[in-house]
Amino acid sequence: MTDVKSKRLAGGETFQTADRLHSAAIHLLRRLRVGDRESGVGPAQLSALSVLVFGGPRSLGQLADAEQVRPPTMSRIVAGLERAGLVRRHATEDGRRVRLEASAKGTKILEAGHKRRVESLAKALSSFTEKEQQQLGELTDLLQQLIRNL
Amino acid sequence: MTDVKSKRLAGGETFQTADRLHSAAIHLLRRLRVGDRESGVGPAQLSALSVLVFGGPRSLGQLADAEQVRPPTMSRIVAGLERAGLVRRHATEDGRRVRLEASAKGTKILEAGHKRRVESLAKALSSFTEKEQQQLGELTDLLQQLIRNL
DNA sequence: ACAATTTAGTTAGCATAGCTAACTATATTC
DNA sequence: GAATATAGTTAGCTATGCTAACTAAATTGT
Repeated sequence: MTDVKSKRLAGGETFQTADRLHSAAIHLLRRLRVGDRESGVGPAQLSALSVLVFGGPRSLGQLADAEQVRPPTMSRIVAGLERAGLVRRHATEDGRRVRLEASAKGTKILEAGHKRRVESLAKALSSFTEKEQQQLGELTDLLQQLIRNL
Repeated sequence: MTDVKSKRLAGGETFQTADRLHSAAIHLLRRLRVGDRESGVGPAQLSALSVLVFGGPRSLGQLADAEQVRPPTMSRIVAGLERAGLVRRHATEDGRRVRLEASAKGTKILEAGHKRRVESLAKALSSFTEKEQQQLGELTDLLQQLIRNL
């Protein structure tokens, strides 16, 4: 508990790095999501839509799994997306399953929001030196590995 | 749009790095928040409580600003925290303002959840080499700078 | 001093988003 | 073909977000 900054405690160092990383990720996303309200689509709908746009069509259950949400919750999120004309529902060979697909409008809205988020990040990034940007790129690789280990 | 991977487009490189970083942050937090339900406290309450525990006591309006939420929303979140005995409310010299402070119980619950999150991250981190961990620590420094530029 | 304004927070009412329990409809298994 | 399993929906609860409209306290302006 004390001794957090000690160089002698290797585990403590690891813990501290984890803590700072955790905090940085929270603050990063908190800033980036500020502009999301412009889209007029709620956060859960936006997130589900992004799975369909970037990951392709899939069933409601698969979408619920991807979003770590229960099927009834996803059922209602999808109902909202359909009402707004952002997602379409198709029948499959299996009469119980549905195939959900982003509409052109849904794809357009999502990509605009994604572009806005990433561009504001890219703008902040652009004040960094080439070397620092390259470092950040390499270290994002480490982050992706880390996530797979979680 | 095409040519995303080209080494000739410096701006494109920056955009791609921003995109990967954005995606990594989303996936990282999505994994870490899975266990939060154990605490029995909702996500908005948990997040507000963490501001009080780690940032110290403050007024309702300040807490609303910190959480990027409107005062009526924070008013209700705080009401829930008080009902659960996790936060206490004190009068101030300014009769309009309240001073909100985490209770011992609130502090304990929050720290347990925070510890769980950070430990699962630290565990994933511990399979990395010393050098990689050090690199990730540096990434976090850069990330903190980046966030200040946002 | 006291009326007008500003500031802090609450209340009311609406929409979205999470859950469990219970239901319907289709597939699969025995 | 009856029993079971699987996919999704409906109903009803809580939590979380908003705006509009309110109360109460502090500040300002004459």
